[in-house]
Amino acid sequence: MPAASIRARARAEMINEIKAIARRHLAAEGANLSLRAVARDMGMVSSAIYRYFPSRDELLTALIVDGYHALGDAVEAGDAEVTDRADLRGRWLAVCHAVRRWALTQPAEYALLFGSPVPGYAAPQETTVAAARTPAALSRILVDGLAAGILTDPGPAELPGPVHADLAAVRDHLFAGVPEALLARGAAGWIHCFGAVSFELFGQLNGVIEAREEFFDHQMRRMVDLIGLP
Amino acid sequence: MPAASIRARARAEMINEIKAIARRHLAAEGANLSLRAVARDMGMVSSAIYRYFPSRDELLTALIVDGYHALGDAVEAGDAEVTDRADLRGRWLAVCHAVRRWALTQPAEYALLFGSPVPGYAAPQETTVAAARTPAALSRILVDGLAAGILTDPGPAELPGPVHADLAAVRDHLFAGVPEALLARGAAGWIHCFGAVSFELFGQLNGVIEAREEFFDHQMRRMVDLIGLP
DNA sequence: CACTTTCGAGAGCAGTGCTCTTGACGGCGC
DNA sequence: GCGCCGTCAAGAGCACTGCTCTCGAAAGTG
Repeated sequence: MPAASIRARARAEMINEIKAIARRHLAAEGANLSLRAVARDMGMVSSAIYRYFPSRDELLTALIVDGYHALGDAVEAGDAEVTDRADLRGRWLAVCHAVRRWALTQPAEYALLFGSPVPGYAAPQETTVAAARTPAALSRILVDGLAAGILTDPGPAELPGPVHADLAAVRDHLFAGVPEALLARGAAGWIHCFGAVSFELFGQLNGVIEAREEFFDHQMRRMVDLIGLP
Repeated sequence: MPAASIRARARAEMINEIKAIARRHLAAEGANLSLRAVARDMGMVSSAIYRYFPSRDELLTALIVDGYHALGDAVEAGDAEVTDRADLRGRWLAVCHAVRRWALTQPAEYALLFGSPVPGYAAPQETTVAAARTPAALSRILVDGLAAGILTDPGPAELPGPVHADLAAVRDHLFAGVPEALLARGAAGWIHCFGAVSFELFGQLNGVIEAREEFFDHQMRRMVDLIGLP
């Protein structure tokens, strides 16, 4: 038993070191991650990496899942810092800013998660549960608001039928307790947050907006108004 | 003179053919465009491409500029289809849907323009004027609304100082005639349009929303409310 | 006709992901 | 305690990439 676990432990450390170096390369060079360069940095030959990851895509998947969890951690930490749990507005803004801060410190990883998909690469199912953590954190704010009586269901009147059906289907196993119409508003907020961060990170704001943080904050504040957070 | 122009014409046709084949490859394989593959498809040797484009990046730049113009054309055509020029809401929605439609038919080109930046590649200055065409089309709707007295300046009160300054600086040479506060609202609309299209195209909606067009339309409609288009 | 410019072909460099084979080391059962 | 066997790193090799350089042929210019 201890013998096997010694091997298993060495293997796990190897995998972590590979991922760590790969993340460094990702940050330095962007999405076209080179297995050979990672191997060089580890003092190994490229083929040795294949003992630990069956392909470059599997390495990417591991990095993506890690990335979603890192973002989820950052987002949940940002939310938790707001001591007044009834301050829905403050919590929402805290989450948005946490997303942006994380994206700015890990631009390559953010691009890996939310940027153009890698051509030959299809994200496997296992990434979706990790990907849902941030939207889940946002929906928790809405749930708390409903439970505390601060928010009320806007009613399905403002939703087109098919959208209502989609949201109803997804609500039960991802965002339990949020009425569809409110969920649609939340989606708008999440989309706007993602859009603003991507705009900034992907260079669309270059030469236009210099006060990035103030601009982002203003955009998010206008959005919480639209969502209806008091 | 005709001799020189024969050569020049042949050269221009060569360049166009290279770009056309490159676009086909882009659509098929995604962002990692291979010069050698393009050369193969043209029945040439890879080094011959360098007679027409000094590097792969220059080819990418040409494709990007072309892409921005194609999107600009689609957007302007979408706007022009709305016969009632005073129907600001209808025009705004038409432009947003034109962006989405173009993105869905040219996903790889959209990703090239608005997705994660290509690692070693920095977009040269010349791309920005082409890139400004779509925001410019949106701002024209606001300008028309102001001129017709349908819209009024919401006033700078809702804008933080630094953002106001940035928008004032950029307004004069890009979006002449739009007050800063209205410009910020327009930016929100553009960001939301971009965010929603990217969300859909980059796979973040997979398994969540199936009624894509209705969802997009609903998102944009909520946004025109926020902008204040009647 | 002679001269110059333009162009395509080919070889070559340094790099890539990935496969397969080879040899060594270490933990396990007998 | 010894042999076995699984795990691992190394190396060669395949097909590919962007890019440079040289060379010969063709085309346009005086």
